[in-house]
Amino acid sequence: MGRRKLEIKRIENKSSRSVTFSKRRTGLIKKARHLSLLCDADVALIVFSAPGKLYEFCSSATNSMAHLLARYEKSRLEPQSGTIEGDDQDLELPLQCTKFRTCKELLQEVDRLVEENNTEERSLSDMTQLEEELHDALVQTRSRKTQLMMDYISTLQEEERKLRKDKEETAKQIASVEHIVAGVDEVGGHNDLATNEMNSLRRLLTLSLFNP
Amino acid sequence: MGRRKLEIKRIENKSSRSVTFSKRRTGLIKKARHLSLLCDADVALIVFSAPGKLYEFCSSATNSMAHLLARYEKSRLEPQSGTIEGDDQDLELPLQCTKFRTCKELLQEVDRLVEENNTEERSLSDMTQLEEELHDALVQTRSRKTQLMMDYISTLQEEERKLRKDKEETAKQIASVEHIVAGVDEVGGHNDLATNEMNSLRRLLTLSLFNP
DNA sequence: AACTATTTATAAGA
DNA sequence: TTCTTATAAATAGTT
Repeated sequence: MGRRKLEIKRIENKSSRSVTFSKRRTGLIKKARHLSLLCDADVALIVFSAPGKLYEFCSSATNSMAHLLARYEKSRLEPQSGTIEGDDQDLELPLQCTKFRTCKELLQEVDRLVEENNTEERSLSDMTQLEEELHDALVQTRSRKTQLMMDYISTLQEEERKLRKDKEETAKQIASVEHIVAGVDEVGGHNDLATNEMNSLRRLLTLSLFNP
Repeated sequence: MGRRKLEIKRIENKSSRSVTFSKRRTGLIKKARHLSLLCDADVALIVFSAPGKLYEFCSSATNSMAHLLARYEKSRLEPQSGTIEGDDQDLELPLQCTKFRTCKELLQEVDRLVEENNTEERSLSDMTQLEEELHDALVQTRSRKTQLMMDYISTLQEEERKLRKDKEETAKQIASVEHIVAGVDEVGGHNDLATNEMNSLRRLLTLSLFNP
């Protein structure tokens, strides 16, 4: 809505980008307010400019942003009725792997068709089909990659779990040792040197226990 | 912006209110997305309908709403304006995210063009451009997601490193304890009960050392 | 900051 | 609900 149609992609010119940010941010907040007023909805809007400056809107009173965010967290945990916008929708795709080379080939094929069939009728449907294949190939590749990374993350988490378990185990053993040392202390202690050493030992064990 | 000017106050007719909510919510999310794309901004939008249904938008990848909200909390606490870089500019572009829905829109646009411009000359180049945009959008989304997962993997690795270090530390402390116990053994040992306990203790410590 | 030609969003109607 | 259309609103480029 301006002098000419604007492609929705990053505005490269820094000055234009800044001006557009200012205008559209204002407009966005205005529309958020109108939505909440007209439709009795609760709206929270947070915007960080590229340099990191914060702008915010919240439909209710001053400190209600916190309330709304808390409500949001709660609502996320029990997703009975929540519709989620803009999330990835492709995770469920069959993870059949398509090589990235296929994408390159598809792109090349697209280029070839564009140049060769510039006037032919059927090129459009060809293009469409190729475009779909390209899309699928990309999505599948991404999904495959995601799967691999998820697997790796699982491995790391499992390893972490084991390490934590080991740590607990060690702590228990140290506790046992301390218990026995306490016993030794009661029945022994005739020898001054031994007593001194036992005290050192107790100190160390206590240290181990409380700085595991 | 419709057949007549609308006062900005609660729409009393329930049905109209619901329809307006649906339309304006869609529009608001679209504009939030456009702002983030055009101006490289981070945007979080949360909307609860009057009946309490949740709708949300976040400019970054899948689970980044949490990140953005955390950033918001942080930014509230230390309201130094976030402007840091006076320096130029576009070289470091950290994988600006394009939502998957953009791809959907692109696909729809492709469909529209295919149907509308079935005979027009310029449709082919339009198609090509759209196809490129689609490709870019997919690649960018994937890159962003990859980045987030890499970050998470780094975190996990760091945590693992710390745990391993702790483990070493504990092993060292146990070794010290064993050394002292050996000393106690030499000078002490007059009391049978104490000697027995010390043996148990040595066994336990050996166990701890070799099954850390 | 204003202006204004255009695009975009949407209120009401079908 | 979904689509259509007349109109209001937002805004891109200009001054």
